[in-house]
Amino acid sequence: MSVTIKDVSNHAGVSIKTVSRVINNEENVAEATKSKVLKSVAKLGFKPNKSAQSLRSKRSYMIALLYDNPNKSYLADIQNGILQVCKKSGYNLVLQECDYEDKDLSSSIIDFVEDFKIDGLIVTPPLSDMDDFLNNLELADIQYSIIAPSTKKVSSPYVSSNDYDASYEMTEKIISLGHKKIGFVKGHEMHSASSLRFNGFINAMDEHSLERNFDWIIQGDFSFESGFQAGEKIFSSAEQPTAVFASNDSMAAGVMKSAQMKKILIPDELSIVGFDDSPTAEQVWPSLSTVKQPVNEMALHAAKLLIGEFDGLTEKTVSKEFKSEIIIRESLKKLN
Amino acid sequence: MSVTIKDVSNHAGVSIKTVSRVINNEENVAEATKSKVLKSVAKLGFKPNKSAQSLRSKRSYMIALLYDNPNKSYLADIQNGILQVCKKSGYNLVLQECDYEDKDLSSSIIDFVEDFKIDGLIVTPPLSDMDDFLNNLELADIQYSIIAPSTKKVSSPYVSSNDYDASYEMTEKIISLGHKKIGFVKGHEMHSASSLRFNGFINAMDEHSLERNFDWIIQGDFSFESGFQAGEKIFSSAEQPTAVFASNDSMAAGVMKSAQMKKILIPDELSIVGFDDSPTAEQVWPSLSTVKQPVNEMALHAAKLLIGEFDGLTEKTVSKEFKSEIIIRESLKKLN
DNA sequence: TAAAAAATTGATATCGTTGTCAAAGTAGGT
DNA sequence: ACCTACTTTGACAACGATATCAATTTTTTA
Repeated sequence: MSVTIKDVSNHAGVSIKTVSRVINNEENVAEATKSKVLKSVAKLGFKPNKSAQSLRSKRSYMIALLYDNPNKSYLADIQNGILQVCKKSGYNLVLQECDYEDKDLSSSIIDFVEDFKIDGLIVTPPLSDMDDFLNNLELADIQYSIIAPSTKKVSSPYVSSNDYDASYEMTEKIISLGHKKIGFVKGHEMHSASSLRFNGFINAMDEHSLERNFDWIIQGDFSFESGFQAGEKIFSSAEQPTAVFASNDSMAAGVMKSAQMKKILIPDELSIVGFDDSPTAEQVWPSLSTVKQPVNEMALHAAKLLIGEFDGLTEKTVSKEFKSEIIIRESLKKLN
Repeated sequence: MSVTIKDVSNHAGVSIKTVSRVINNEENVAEATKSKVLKSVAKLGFKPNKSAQSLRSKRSYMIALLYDNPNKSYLADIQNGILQVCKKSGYNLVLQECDYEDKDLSSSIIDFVEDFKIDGLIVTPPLSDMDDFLNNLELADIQYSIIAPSTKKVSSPYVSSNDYDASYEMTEKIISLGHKKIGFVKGHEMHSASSLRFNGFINAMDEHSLERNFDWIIQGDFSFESGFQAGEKIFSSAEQPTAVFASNDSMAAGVMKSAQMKKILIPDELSIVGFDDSPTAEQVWPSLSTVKQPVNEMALHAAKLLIGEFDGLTEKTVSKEFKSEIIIRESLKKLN
């Protein structure tokens, strides 16, 4: 069988408690004893049994990712960022797909955390927008760290993006290229990112005294199909915009298809921009100008925040807002 | 504190062992005792402590997904399928990102499984192509189930796709539309799927006595960029094909971009088809004809296979090959 | 109806850690 | 040299389940 703490204590000639002290880096262990024990640990190839540790100390070295986001690329980026931290700190990541409309979500998640002694949660949009849910987590005394589109007034640590600013900035960029007639496709109503992105657009338009044309402001739901439908509406309106800003890349691709099918030349007759920098943004032609959020780094930071909460990480990690980057590709051009 | 087996045994007036028998559905428990215990369990809201179970019975109710695949959409589909089974059976999914070039991969995975008492692994390409690795898992007596592009001669259960057949069939479809000059972009050399897809193409061409033109058969690596480069080579060759078959959608999108930049009309002058049915396939214009593998169902089945191995699932689940579906979209058209 | 076999049940050991608390050792101060 | 304070160590209980094995009850067999 495998080596236990008892084997090490025998080999090193100390008590099991002393071995425990050494492997947990507790203080008040004489240097000589410590090195003696460490030598035995190395020699015997001892690794603490996680189940026993978990039973006794109520920790699992597992954190869970909570998501209800159909965006595959976003999810993969999030996971990636978290895993980078996990690998370094010896934690593992468990997936927990949620349904934000589920009435029993809170209780089933709380059960899950308690059953498996999950050390903490990372919560992504749109779950991170649900204050009730977060509240319940806190009542249950569950550690979590959230990734959200906006700074929330929660007590737990968070990582946020500047969707509003990015949208404002992108709109200004479009305007700076001479566009005055600009359409907008809104995102899914449940996501707080949708209103932030829309407000950024609206405020930038107002700031530059440009008129909003509601024929060109269409409600979408982040899907390609809804983007296509939005395009169909926009391009069948009396007057045509010279640029369309969609709240994500899928919808932008939908708008683009609608335009291309109507033989509208992009970017010569119409500029299109998206949001998210999804893989598709690069792969359509003309390639999409878009807003890239550092999703990977955000997730990495969120994981650091979380693990730092219960594990003394070396550097103190604090809540942080991440800046997005505007990426100009072929689909956005100066108005002739 | 939370309810333990002892509380239940007191409440029901039986020994803890009897409670254990009931919750583990062991036989030889009198009906009366059983229902008495179950009543107490329900009343007290007892849930077995997983850490204690894990310590004693060396199981964690966790399975892990091993992957080293940059394809975000594929990964998300796989996860999804597995999670559907996990939810039903009370298991949880841990992510384990691997580097297939890592020399210590086997031992680090084995350590991980032993440390966390992971009940089993689901192995995806290209890791599922690495016989050495799988062999090591078996030597370490680790349960696993693989998802692979081809039927492997492993003793463990597997789920496979029919990449060869699908590619053959798609090639025949292209030929049936009158195309005789067909180019091909190969995938990453490390993936066994690449050669299967290529062979399917080649054999279909041979079967129909069509000539292979090596100016149009280009080595790619599954990336968009490599597809674009392939397009640049193909379209600068002396003669031009009327159709190009790329081993995945990203590369097909790359070829498409290259063609579009050269003002080659798709599909009128050139048909393009891909493989995988990635989100991009639908979102480019013209939309890509492609081969859709039931990745979600495959993963679901792989999870059933795995969990069925150590948990007596009701129905006997066996290794299975899944059929792909040919999806015809705008990018493939009959040759005029 | 007694003996044998099978079903049912429970007392207690066990898994491999960490926690408690007291004992032993070491230094410092007077 | 003695008292106090602090450091270092270990014996043993505890976490909450499952495993062993023997005791008891019930059923079957002859």
